[in-house]
Amino acid sequence: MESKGLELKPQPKKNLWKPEEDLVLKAYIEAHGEGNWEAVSKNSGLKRGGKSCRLRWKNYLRPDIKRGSMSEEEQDLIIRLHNLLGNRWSLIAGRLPGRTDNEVKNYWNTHLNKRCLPRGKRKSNIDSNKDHQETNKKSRTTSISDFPNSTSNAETALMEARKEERSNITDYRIDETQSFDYDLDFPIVPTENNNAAFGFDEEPFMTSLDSILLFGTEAFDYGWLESNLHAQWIIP
DNA sequence: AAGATTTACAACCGCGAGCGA
DNA sequence: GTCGCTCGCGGTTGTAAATCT
Repeated sequence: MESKGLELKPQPKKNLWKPEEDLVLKAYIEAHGEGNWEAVSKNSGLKRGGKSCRLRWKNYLRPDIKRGSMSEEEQDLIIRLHNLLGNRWSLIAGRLPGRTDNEVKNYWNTHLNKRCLPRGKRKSNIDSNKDHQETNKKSRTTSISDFPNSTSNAETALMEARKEERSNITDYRIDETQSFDYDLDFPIVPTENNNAAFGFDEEPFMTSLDSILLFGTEAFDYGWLESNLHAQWIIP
């Protein structure tokens, strides 16, 4: 049949990866290693761009990816970290072994966003996008993405960088008159001669102190901070 | 049972940073 | 200094699956 009037354009199908493409990509990366995604695109025979290959590997094919639903602990951790870090999905995902930034982001948008933001406070996608772009314009303190080699190396390097950053922060106290819970109304009050800025809303600042506030003594269990720092920072 | 609506998530897009030439 | 390339990040979109009416 002839189309009448406006010709209906074929709807662009989302270019989903086929199992055979996955096999090709996986085999190529196992043979040649990660990185140089343009070369992967050219040499693997896949009719995919480098970006697409990278994304597919990172979010789906990597052997250490953990599939399946989020545990209660993971959900709880995402909520806490999002309160602290905002939409820094790669940083949040870095704390969840086997989870990707894309997965965490999707999970937040489809599950947790509804649950966590109080009525009237939820942002539209457009608004959150604006926020994100503003955040990106601001200069960052060290982030885990600055150490892209591996998650564990990144963690170590990040902690080192944080040590350096916090070496200038010597004086603050925790306001014990306030209670706080999962909403993370951090009861930190800088002391009078403290010029350190804990701008949790404006610029996330992941320090060992944050670890304590987030995870309490679990921070030790996870090996995220050193006991001497705990003693030095919390106990006057 | 069937169509409409909602949900979940894989994939794409645009932007900015880093780096070498 | 700047240009081009690559990579990584976070927002957005498209679609399959699930749920509702």
